[in-house]
Amino acid sequence: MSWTDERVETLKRMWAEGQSASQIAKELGGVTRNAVIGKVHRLGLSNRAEEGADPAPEPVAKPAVTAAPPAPEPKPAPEPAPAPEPKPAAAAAPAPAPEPAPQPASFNRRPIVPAGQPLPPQPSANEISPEALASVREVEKRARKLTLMELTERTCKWPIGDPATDKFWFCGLPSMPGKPYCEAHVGVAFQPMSSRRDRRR
DNA sequence: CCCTGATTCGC
DNA sequence: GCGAATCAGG
Repeated sequence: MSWTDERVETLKRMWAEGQSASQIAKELGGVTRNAVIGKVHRLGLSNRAEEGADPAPEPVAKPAVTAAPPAPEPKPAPEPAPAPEPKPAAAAAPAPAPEPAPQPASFNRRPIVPAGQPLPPQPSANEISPEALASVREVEKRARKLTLMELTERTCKWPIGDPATDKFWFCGLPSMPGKPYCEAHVGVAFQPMSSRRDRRR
């Protein structure tokens, strides 16, 4: 594989989006993350600082001519906040329901989270093999309790707890190859269509 | 162990 | 210019 304009373009775009070198490498295919990193450097876009500013890096001492150096260190807040969740691909992920966030000024905030099952897929009410449920309850006690940012392609992404509280994390146990969940959670996440012969409304 | 980017250096 | 090997870190 060679760095065609198109591939370089993809590289630039993804790098700008904050994607990791390995993710970019996978996307492009035929290259390793090392190749991507090497290219990134050769292209001179290794530092993610937005352009526009080229001023003094940090050389030598501060002139500080007159007197009273006003703002010591501005430190504007860089970080363009690159969406950490790039691939929405994930099959039928439970979608942790990010958060409504509305609720402008309705008196005291009380029942924001309706305690229903719009949040995690808590298998409770459904008809799932008892063994599977038991397995899940057991496994969740050993969950690694990872945060969203700590998830990788090989960690179980099953959400546990209430997103509206601090008691929320992701399973994080080793996921089944090619699946977003660990064995126990795959068991309750992927059900045959047949068994879902639902209650006709 | 998993992962990240940075650097080196023979090709 | 390229990227594997290596380094330094989380």
